[in-house]
Amino acid sequence: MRTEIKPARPSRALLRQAVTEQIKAYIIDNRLKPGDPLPTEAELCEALNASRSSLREAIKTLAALDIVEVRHGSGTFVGRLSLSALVESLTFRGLLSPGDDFRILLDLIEVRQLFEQGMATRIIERLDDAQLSKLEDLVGELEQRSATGESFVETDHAFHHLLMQPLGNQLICQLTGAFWDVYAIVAPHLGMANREEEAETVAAHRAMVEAARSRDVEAFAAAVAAHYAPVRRRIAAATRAEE
Amino acid sequence: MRTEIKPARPSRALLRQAVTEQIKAYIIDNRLKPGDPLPTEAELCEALNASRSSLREAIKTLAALDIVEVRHGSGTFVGRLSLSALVESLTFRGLLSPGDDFRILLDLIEVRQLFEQGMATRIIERLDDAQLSKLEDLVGELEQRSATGESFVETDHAFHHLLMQPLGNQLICQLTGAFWDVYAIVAPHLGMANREEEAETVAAHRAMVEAARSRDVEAFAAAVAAHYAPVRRRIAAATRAEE
DNA sequence: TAATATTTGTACGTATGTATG
DNA sequence: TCATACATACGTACAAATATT
Repeated sequence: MRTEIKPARPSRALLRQAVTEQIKAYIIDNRLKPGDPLPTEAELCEALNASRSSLREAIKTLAALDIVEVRHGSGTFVGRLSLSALVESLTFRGLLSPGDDFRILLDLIEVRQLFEQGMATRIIERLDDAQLSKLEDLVGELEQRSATGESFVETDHAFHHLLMQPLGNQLICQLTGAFWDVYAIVAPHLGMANREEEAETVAAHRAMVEAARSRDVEAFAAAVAAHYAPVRRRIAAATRAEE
Repeated sequence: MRTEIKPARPSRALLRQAVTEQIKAYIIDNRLKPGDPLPTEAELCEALNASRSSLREAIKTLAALDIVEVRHGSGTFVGRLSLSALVESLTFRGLLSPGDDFRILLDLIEVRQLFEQGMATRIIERLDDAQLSKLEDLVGELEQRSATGESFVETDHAFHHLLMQPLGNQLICQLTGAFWDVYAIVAPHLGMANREEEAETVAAHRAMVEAARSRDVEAFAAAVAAHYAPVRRRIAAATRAEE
């Protein structure tokens, strides 16, 4: 075997970093879409002139950003490009600083409320009858689940997602979804909502739909504020309880 | 001392996944803060009963989320918990779909405008004299740089950051910063702004500060709208030019 | 300033688990 | 059931960056 000296590699910039960029470039240059397969590890090692270790570490970095998705025994594929990384970051921050976690939760709620109130006009003018009906169905489901004591987390999520959908702003939709996920993970620290607050929240959902159907921006904004009022109270109470 | 746990190896569930969770738990349990050192790779391997490869892949995942930061030859530390992962995700999406990149840029601008307009009341009532003066200084710098043809990207960034600062909502501040970074990376595809648009933008900055000083919410909101108008026009033009 | 130890980065070989046909 | 392709995991060795003496 030849003892060829490997060409002085750009040790300047870390190899792993370079490999990461090259994989991203590969995806972009080949116009790949989420779900499309990438070359196998062996092939990528060969193509990028890197060892398995370096390549795999690069891939793990990209996987954390949901730029690629690795399926054991199957292969590596282009990821969904979701905001899962944002969820990870924010939840970790929430869990890290016990005391700031409520602060983070409040920040989150404020942004969600800002989205829904700031976009009130556009939401109302863009919701069509089919979407309004679907929203009403979801409110009905909320009421039923609330009555039977079932968890209505999923339904609540679906409601707000459908609300933002017609905006045509994918970033807002995905941020809303991400914030929701973070909230669902961090919120248990708040303690459960009582029946009264739950009823208040559900009623606010119905008020939002009714306001939307009658194209009443003022009423809609008021309903949104009422919707977030119980959560804000709980956060405030939890913050006080801590001090 | 350390409070790590030595679980029986979950060899059937992904080891790397378990290791990442354990490292996160280590940081949380020990109340570590950004910049604090973590045990060396060797020590972590020992403590978590994992090979160095697996451990490193786990660390790379956490590094991508800015939960840890690795310094060659020095050690591993708790990361800054920034939203750098969000920036990575969004910029990649922008670069991936040439055609949707303008759409993403527009989404971004909409959210930024939504933040500044939706928070107008709070921004205005919370800005104190010192901050207003600093904002005026920044506007002056913008005007000067615009006149001499220098890049005022940094100054622009500083202006908007200072504007959102007094809100007390860290999430909004960091999202604003992240969006700004994404914009700076993707925007070059739009082509440079001409002198006229630049002047328009700078003038809008001054109008924002003046409105804030006279506590005029309506005028402030109008100035914000005027501020984003040139960018919106450029995005619209670029979108049309593509079709 | 220089030598040395510590720590992370890269490479490679081997064995094993997992999905697919 | 079997075979193949692929990712996962481990261990060792050495290179490169940094810290320490």
